Amino acid sequence: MLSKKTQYAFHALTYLAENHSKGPILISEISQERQISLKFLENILLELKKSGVLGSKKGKGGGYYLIKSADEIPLAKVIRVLDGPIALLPCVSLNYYEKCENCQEEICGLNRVMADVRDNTLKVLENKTLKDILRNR
Amino acid sequence: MLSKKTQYAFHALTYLAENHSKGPILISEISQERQISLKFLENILLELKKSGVLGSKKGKGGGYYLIKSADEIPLAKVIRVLDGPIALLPCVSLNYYEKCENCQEEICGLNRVMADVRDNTLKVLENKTLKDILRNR
DNA sequence: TGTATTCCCTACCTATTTTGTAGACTAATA
DNA sequence: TATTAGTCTACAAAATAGGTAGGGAATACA
Repeated sequence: MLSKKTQYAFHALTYLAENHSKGPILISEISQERQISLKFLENILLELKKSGVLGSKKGKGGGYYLIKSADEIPLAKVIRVLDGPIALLPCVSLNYYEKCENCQEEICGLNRVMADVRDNTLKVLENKTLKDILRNR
Repeated sequence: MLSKKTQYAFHALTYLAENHSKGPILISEISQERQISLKFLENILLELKKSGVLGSKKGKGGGYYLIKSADEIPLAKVIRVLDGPIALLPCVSLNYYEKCENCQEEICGLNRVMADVRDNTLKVLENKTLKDILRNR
């Protein structure tokens, strides 16, 4: 399941996309409009900024804004930033690979199937973007 | 990611499948052969029994055994028993549906995409069975 | 009938992760 | 230089994961 963090991230990002024309948006505005704890949201937006999804501006007239257009941000990107691996096993993760304990990959039949699951999941999450989850359509 | 519980479950189940001809298998034997904490494994096998995947027999000559053949146990079944929902959001779960907080389903664009992810994930997990992850092939 | 065997059940414990909070600090702007 | 608004560090409560302890109940067999 997606963590609250990731769910909040999507709510915040869609808000930013829908109000893109207004320029930088305050954290506090997003917090109020989308009912997300202010301080928690701060962390989330900061992580999204550090990973290149958002830009920010300090001081009066500042706020957060999308760096790319909504259809250039795959859902997989957001999930990886906030939740980490998308695969069901560390040993088949593309971006967060780790060796499984207690399981020799050559004879463990689980990894082949889980790589299959991963590919089918990513087929959706890599191709669907922020634009696909916007409200006003 | 799959929990240790579910991963252990798969290791135990494949062991049971591979030694099916020997009749009921002791928890302690599985624990040793697959390197899983004995008491933790007890819980896991018990859950699998209660959900109809395994049968058991008490007393001398007892142990656990598969009720159905390996190709009749979809991986999705095992995951649901031990990890719960497979979907990424409660509001698109087939077996564990719950309303999302802070999100009106009619206008939240996330659920449609996540239902799509769910379907693609299940396409694999419902059709692949224990048999597909056995070691001796 | 009694005893060893083996799963069943309840309760508990510890570490980690998730979720959220507090407050000081830095940068930009007017 | 005062105000605004993001940045950073640290902390803390709550939930979950992972694992442990010990007795109870059913079965087999002598």
